[in-house]
Amino acid sequence: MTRVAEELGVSSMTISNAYNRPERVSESLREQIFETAERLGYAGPDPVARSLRRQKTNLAGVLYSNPLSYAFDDAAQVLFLKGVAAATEEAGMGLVLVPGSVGSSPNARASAVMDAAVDGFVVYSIADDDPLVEAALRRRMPTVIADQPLLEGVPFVGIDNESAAREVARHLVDLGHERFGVVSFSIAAADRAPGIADSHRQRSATLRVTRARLAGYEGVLEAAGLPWKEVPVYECFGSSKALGREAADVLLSQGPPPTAILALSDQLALGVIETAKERGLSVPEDLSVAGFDDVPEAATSRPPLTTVHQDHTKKGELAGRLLIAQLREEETEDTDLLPARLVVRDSTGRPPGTS
Amino acid sequence: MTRVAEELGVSSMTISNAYNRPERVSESLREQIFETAERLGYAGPDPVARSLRRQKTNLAGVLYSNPLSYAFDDAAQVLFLKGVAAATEEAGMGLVLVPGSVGSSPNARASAVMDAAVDGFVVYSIADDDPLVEAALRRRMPTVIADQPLLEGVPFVGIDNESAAREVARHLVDLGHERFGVVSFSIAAADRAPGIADSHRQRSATLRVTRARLAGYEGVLEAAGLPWKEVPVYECFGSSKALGREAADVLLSQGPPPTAILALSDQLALGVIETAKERGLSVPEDLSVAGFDDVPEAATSRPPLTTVHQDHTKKGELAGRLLIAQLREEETEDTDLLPARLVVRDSTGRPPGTS
DNA sequence: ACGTTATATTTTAACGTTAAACCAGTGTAT
DNA sequence: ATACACTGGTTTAACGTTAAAATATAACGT
Repeated sequence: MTRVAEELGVSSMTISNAYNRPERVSESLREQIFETAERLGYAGPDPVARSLRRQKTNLAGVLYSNPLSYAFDDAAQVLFLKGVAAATEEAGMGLVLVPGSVGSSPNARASAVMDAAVDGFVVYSIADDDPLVEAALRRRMPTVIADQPLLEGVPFVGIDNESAAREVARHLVDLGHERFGVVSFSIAAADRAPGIADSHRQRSATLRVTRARLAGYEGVLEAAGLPWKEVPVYECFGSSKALGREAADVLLSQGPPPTAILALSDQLALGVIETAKERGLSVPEDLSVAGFDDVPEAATSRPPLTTVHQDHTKKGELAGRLLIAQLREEETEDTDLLPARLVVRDSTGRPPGTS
Repeated sequence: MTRVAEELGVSSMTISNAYNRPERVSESLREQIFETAERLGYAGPDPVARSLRRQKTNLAGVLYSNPLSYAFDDAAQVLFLKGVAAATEEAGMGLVLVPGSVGSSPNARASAVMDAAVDGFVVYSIADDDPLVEAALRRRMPTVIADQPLLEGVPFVGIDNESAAREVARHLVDLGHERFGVVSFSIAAADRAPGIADSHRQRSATLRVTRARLAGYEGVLEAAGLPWKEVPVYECFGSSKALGREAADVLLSQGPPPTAILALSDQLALGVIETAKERGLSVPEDLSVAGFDDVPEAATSRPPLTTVHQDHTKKGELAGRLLIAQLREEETEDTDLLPARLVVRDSTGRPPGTS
């Protein structure tokens, strides 16, 4: 910019005005400025310098716990991101995907957060004790949390996981099932191998969503006289079909195998179904399977999956809007619970042996 | 930062060092600094100021032609993004999704590009004459283009669309088809209603990918003695099942209906199949349908879709890597053609009436 | 005691903008 | 003639950092 100003013998403020408030610069001078800029290769005000001066970047940051690229594997996460993007775009803001981790240390992950040049954060589904969240809050920037963790004073968007889980469990209990198995995603940090999680492990859960869903199942089963401590809970570290298959392999090999499997995500449930089929079990005749999330594939899988519907895109959009409202210093609700409802499809039925 | 420095009676440079080169500051002072910072609510060096000073943001920008949120609708685009994310994350960079347009004017879109605080751009599938591209290049930043446009001197990643299209067309010609229909996505800017695109429209194509695929079909059909000008090409403005259904409605209502429909994307093809089924046509017995892209759903749809496979994630990753290489001022190839190959599944077969 | 090296910190200057306040010249109404 | 408002600029200062070079202080070897 200085070069352009000098070339034309005007102050740099005039250049700035030519770009930012054209009406304050005479038409002819403005044209000269643009022309000279073009000639000198000046592409207009530098966004970084502008951000420094204006103290805002026009960028919203999204924080995931996993490596960025994993986020694109799960339809639920992509839909969430789509919602956030819709909201920020509407407000003319860009979206920054903060590099979660390169398999990197908690420290490195936190420092990626400290280094993000953004006006605020949307935190998506992160463990209670993850340093990412602490780092975001330390920056004292407007922040919205989706799904987890639930923190005092930080705006929150999510669903009532416990009651949704209760609905699913009740559905299966009502069908007459008595032998259950559960396929869970992470209960806490992956400091052990995947496998059956005992009650100690369950009690030390740091992922609120997992905790709530398991609690929902537990409540209903116990109320039906089915002791929770006898229900095997297989913990996977992630949410994919492949992991669901591993889990099913273990659960279906146990003593008297379960007649119903509750999965904490659709991806896991779909994996379970695949394995069941391979073992010659038909779903739902021999085994009922229920998921969670209602990703698009749940409706078209074979059989279509009984699951809990939630509107991931809307959740993202709401999170985005809440963030933007904060940036505009508008008053906002602190907690926004979105509806979730059981969707019964064909992957659940009466247990074998009942008519 | 200044406050922390004054509080401790040291220079601000020392604060900077405490964070950036801890070994240059005595242990005791460093601890005091962190403690005072905590107390005063200083969260560490401001990323914007640092970017200004260091003249780099550690951020890569991705440019889409459509509103950001659309990008999440098409699996192919999501996979591409995933690839870019994997590459940038590996290099410790964040990813900025530049707000494409709020249904906004070309000008507004270009200015979003001028305002993006990034170190370089990945341009994804944009029309030859779109001002976005020009804006990106005007910034004289490292840039990589994926799919389109193909510009002299700008690193490029994509596939050989024309020859891939030829393979699909040849497959169907070999099966014996003689009456074709084509479902295309945008040929040029959406300045008209969707519908059959005459040869004039086709010649004025500003989207290179569309142009190449159509040219591929044309070459093979003409060579087989089937005059291209008699082949109806239905132009949709976008790529979704819904649009594919509209197109199929028109094409299947025409004089003698086609026995084979070539779609420029899997989404469009899947839509065509849905409509065909609804009309009581079975695929491939009554109608053959081929797509393009090989999104995951193509393998599980009913019937599974004959299509052209390309590795979208790899394409994104390569684009990301090329950008990073440029940022590091390494030498790079200018054009990277990825392989693409015909995948024959069950949506194509011999035309009706042949055994 | 004296130059030498190492360590810890400071000084200087620049990165590129722009908000806010100010100023000179030209009407315009009173 | 005099205050008053426009128009089209300019000046000043600050946004928060850090590379590079300079300086002070302590420790060391001979």
